[in-house]
Amino acid sequence: MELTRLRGFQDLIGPSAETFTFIEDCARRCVERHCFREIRIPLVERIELYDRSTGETSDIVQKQMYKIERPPESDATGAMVLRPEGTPGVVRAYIEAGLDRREPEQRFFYSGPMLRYERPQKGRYRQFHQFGVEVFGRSDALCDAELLVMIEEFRRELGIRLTFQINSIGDALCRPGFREAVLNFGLKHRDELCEDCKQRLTRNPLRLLDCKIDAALVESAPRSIDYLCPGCRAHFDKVKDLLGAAGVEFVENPRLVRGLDYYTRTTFEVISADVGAQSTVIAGGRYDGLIEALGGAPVPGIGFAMGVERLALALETAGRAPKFEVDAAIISIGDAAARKAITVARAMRERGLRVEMLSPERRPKALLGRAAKIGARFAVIIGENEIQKGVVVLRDLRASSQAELPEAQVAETVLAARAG
RNA sequence: GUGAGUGUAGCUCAGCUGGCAGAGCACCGGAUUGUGGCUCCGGUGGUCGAGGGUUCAAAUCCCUUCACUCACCCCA
Repeated sequence: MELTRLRGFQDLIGPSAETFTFIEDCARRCVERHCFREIRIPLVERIELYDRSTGETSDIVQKQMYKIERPPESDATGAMVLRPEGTPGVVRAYIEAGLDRREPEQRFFYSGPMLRYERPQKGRYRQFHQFGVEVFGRSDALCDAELLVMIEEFRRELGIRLTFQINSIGDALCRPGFREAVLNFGLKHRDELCEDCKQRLTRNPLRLLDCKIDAALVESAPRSIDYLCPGCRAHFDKVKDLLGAAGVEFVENPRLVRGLDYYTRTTFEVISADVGAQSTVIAGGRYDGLIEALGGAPVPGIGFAMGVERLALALETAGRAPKFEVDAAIISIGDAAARKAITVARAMRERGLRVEMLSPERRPKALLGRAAKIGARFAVIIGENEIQKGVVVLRDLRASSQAELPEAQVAETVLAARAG
């Protein structure tokens, strides 16, 4: 086959698409209980948006963005890119709508595809999907804690095991000092560092802290919590206290630093053991300077994003992926039976049942095989005999028993069986 | 960008130091004229990823290339 899908892109067919939708629906119900409002924003933005938010030193901006060739007659100015993450676009829309000045306190959720050019592997694709939330105009620790509580509610509803890691990386006041300390530590131990870490030293020294190779050395590296200013420390302590009050289990990870420039104070990652090396399924944190950096008012913010593909993997390995239940398959034998079948099916569907009409061109034997294969609980069989008697045959495919019923009772009987 | 592994039927894979391309599952049909799952019998289905080389002979050995997978980097 020549016209295959592009590398790093995937087709979701049947069960995998349904698992996706299940996760999105679950997340939507959850955030709506927390009064988040939906926001839909473009897939394409100006390239500068990410330079100024995600960070020019980040891999995302340096090498992972899909740039769009713009038709010469286009009135757009400057380069355009397919969005590699959601937060900058949401912040841009928030500022552009004037909300930062009119009604700064807002909470939004979004859902959709993101695109990054990188080598695919388990749990990582070039087009992947994030469900994310952003809260603007709240700087209190209760807000931070409640986001994590919300994630815990979501986790519980999905029925999977996840672990929460949290940290504070300080703010504009204290982070520079911490960064400097890590840099000095790195320079001091330069000869012991792996090649990647030597690169990190110049690009983004904080990254050194989550290096896997130099893990032993990193044990003795400076810890962000020791450099927090009083304000940041009090904030972090409150977040932890509130999580305790809510009964959310978490581990404090002093080496947790996020890859994107805009994070301040609280950062967190939610990890699954079931999704391969890319084990972070949800991640986020506070970004108090971001809105101002993008030209808005000085409004604080915090948010997180979930990787839907990774959650789907976790759901599948946990055996929690949704099953597609078929209530009944309808088998008709002959033209008169087909006329009856169509009304029976319709009546059943009106009661909310999932009903698949089977082809009258195949033999009843093959159709019962088909009914079993699609996982139907019941088969409704209609032929000449049944029409004569004014009934239909309702066959329970699990119990292998059947009964003749008046057409009007079929839907009710199936509903009763489903409930019981 | 770096490293490793894998490409043979729709799917999962076997195929030894070169010698007629196979199994299981799935699908279709039959045993059973209107009754599935189990069993038995039969059938459809292949450019052995692609190109080149060595050889009387290549799925097998050599070279090139492409694709996929996993890992690193980075990230959801």
